[in-house]
Amino acid sequence: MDAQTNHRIEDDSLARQRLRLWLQMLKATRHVEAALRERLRAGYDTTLPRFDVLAALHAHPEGMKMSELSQHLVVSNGNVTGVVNRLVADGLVERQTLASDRRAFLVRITEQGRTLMEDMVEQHLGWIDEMLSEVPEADAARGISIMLDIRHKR
Amino acid sequence: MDAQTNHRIEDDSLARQRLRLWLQMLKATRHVEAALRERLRAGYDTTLPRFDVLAALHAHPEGMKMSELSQHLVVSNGNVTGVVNRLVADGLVERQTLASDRRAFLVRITEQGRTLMEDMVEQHLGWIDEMLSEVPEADAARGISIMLDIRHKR
DNA sequence: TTGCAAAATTTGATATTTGAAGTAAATTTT
DNA sequence: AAAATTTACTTCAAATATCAAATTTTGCAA
Repeated sequence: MDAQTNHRIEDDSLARQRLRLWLQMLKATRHVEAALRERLRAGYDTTLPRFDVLAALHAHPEGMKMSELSQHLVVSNGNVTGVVNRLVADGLVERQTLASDRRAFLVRITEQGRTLMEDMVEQHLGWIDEMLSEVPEADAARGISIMLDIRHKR
Repeated sequence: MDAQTNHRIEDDSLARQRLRLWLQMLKATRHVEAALRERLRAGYDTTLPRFDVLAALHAHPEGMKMSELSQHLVVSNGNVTGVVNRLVADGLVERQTLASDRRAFLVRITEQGRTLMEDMVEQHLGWIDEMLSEVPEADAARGISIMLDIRHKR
């Protein structure tokens, strides 16, 4: 076995290990999402995408543009439009025109939305803490760093 | 600050770190999914859910029951029904009745599906290797372990 | 055996989701 | 400043996705 062959075999082994990581990320993420979905439904009669948008807006009280929302949530533009429309219809969110750029708006959480989220955000923190209870501080830090590496690859 | 208070503060800090990990997992997963979706569309004119089902069946040539598929993919039953139906219509997958249990079937990949997947699985491995190229072997192993911890918390 | 809860799926209703296509406004190039 | 390009969004169709209700079978207890 020459160096070339050896190199190829080693690369392949690493590639397979990375694939395993990806598959486990996918399963773990879906697992947590399923549990969150269930709790949001049971406790607040709402859905995950609605919560995600509300949580983002709750963390940015000054408002976010549609495009900022979709980038922040790593989701498509058309998607955000639909979810935001439903949240507006429910009075949890409002759209505000921007004088500086008439193509865009600012989406902000309403008073009603804020009241609801104060409770939900607290619960959500607890749920995640519980679901990730097997992950010690050091692993959490390492995990965060790995996730950032994946996303910031170029 | 007494021990009680100190304890509470530390717990809260850990909880927030876990939340950060969760949010980064979500972003990284969506990021990779988006890239995969794009490549599957461009290269094979297919979608991620179709690929996921085909990949599962490719890895289980003996076939899987619908319920096994949905559990394996961490997705709902009704969902799998739809995707499998479309794959059957395209001749990539077939349903087989089970003599032992007439409530269930075995879903198997067809010859046509296998040929297609041989190519796609190879590409997929390369894509993942490239997208996770910033993740060294040690981190991959640690990451896998963290993901398993999250999922196997009961 | 009969009756019935549990198991495996499908179906139907509704909500997401993406990608493509279209509109309008802002920017950059000639 | 007209033309070309880019940016911010919406709309639409098709595919996915969840949940709950309905079906068909099984398996088991009375």
